[in-house]
Amino acid sequence: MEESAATYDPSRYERPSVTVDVVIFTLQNRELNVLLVNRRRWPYEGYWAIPGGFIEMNETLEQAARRELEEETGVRDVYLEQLCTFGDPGRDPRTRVISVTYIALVRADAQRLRASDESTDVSWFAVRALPSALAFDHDQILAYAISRLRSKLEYTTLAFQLLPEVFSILELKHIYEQILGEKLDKGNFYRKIKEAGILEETSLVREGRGRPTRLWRFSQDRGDKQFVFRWREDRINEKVE
Amino acid sequence: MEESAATYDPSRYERPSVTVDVVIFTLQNRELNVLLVNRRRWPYEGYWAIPGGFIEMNETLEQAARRELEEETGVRDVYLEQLCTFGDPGRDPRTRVISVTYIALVRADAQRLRASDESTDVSWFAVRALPSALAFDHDQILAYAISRLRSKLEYTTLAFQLLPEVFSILELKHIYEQILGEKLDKGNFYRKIKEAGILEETSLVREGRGRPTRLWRFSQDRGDKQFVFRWREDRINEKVE
DNA sequence: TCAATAGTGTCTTTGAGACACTATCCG
DNA sequence: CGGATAGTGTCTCAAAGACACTATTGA
Repeated sequence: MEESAATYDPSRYERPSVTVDVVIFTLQNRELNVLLVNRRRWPYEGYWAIPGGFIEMNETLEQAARRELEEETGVRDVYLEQLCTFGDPGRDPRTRVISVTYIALVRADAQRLRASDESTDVSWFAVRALPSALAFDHDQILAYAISRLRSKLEYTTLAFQLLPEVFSILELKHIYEQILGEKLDKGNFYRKIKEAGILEETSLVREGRGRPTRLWRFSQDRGDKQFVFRWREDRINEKVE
Repeated sequence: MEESAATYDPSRYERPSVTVDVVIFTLQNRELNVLLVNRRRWPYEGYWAIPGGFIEMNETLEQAARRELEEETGVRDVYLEQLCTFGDPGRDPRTRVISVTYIALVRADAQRLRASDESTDVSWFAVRALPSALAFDHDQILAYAISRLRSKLEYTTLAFQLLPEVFSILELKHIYEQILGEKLDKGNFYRKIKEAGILEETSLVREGRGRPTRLWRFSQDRGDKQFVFRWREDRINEKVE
C-alpha cells in the first residue's frame, strides 16, 4: 500500500539494483539489425547481451538510456521509447536486478555506427540470424522488442527513423516488408504513401541498373497528417500492447 | 554498459527504491471507475494516490502487483498488464523511487469491490470526475493509463474483462462508448460483434421496461478468433504505445 | 533490341457507416 | 393503443488488394 511508503525507513527494505537496457535497431544492408555486446565475465561469460547499465541517482530513466546509447554507438538524437520492465527474482544470479528496457531506432547513415570496432566486443546482428542463446532473459526481451516494433510500424511513422535522410519509395517498402515479414504490393504501396502526404519529393535521383529512382524525404512540416498502415490484422496476440 | 555489471560491487552504487503501482479500473453504474487511496502523511498528505507498494526481494513484478491488488480489492484472477515505468529523480521527495505501473481490470460483479469501507481511506472515482490533483506524478500515470486502455480497447477483447459473466450486447456497446468517449451506431455494433464470433448466446434474458434483453457470455473457447474494433483512427499520437 | 528496374491506372471486393425498419415488452 | 427498449436489413461510399500496364535507363 502506498501508505507504507509514508512510513518508509530506507534501511527497512532491501533495495534491488536497477538497470536500463537499450535494444538498438538499425538497418544494415537492407536488413533489420540489432546491437549486442559480448560479455567478458561471469555470469554468462561469452554470451551476447543487450547493452545496458545501472542508473545513476540524478538522471531520469530516459537520460540513462540515452547515455547508454551514446556510449555504445556515439549517436544522439535518435528515436527512443520505453519498452517494458523485467524484474523476475532469478534473472540475474548476482543480485536482484530490475531492468527497464528501451527501444532505440538509429539511422543507417550515421557512420559512427560502424564503429563496431574490434577492441570492444560489440556487434550488429541481423534479427533473422541472432545468436542462439543470449545472456540473462535477453532472448525474451529481444523477442518482445521485435514484436513491438513490428506492431508499431503499422500505425506510426516509425519506419522513417531507420531510413537515411533521403530514400526511394521502394526502399521504404522494403523496410516495411522486412519488419512485417510480408510481401507488399508495389502499386498499393505507392498509392498509400503518396496519399498520406508525409513525403516530400527531392530533386535527387539515384542511378542504378534500370530506370533511375526518384528520392524523397520525410516531410518534417506535415501538420497533423496521420499515417495508418494496416496491411495486417494479427496485431492481436501481444499482451501489453 | 552491461560489462560494468560484471564488475558490480553492491556497495558501489546507490540503489533506488522500487515500487509497483496498480491502476485499478472497474465499471460502476455504467461508468469507468478507478481506485484511489488517500494519503495520511507527508508527503502529499490528504492527496489521492494510485495504490502501490514496495516490491519484495523474492517476488516477481507481476506477483507484487497482484499482491497489492488483492490487498486493496480482495480480488484475484483479474486482467493485469504492465503499463510503464516512471523514475524521474524528483518524483518522490523522500528518496529516489522507481515505480513500475500496472493496469488492472476488475469485474463489476465482484461484491468485495464495494469494500471501499470507511475505515481505510480508499475510494472509487469515475474517470470523468477525478480529484483535481493527485499525489506525486500520479496524474500523469493515470492519464497515461486511461489513454492506453482506450487505445487497446480498439484492437483487443479487453472490454470483456470489465463486464460481469453475462451481459447484453447493448451493455457492451455502452462500455465501448464510455471508454472511447464516442457514440456508436447500434446496428453496426450488433453486426460487428456478431461477425466476430466471440460471443455465446445464453438462454437468459433480462426484463426491463421495454422488450427484454437477450444475455450473452464471452466465449472462452473461441479458437483464434480475432476482434478488431477500430472505429477510430486517432490512435496515433501516443508515444510508447 | 531486351533485361532490369521504376512507377501508374483501373477493376473488384470488402466493410464501415448511416439510417430506416421491425420486434416485443408494459401499461 | 403508445411509449420504451431491443434488435435487423439495406444502401452507399471509400479504401484495400489484385494485377496489368507504361516509363526510363544501360547494354
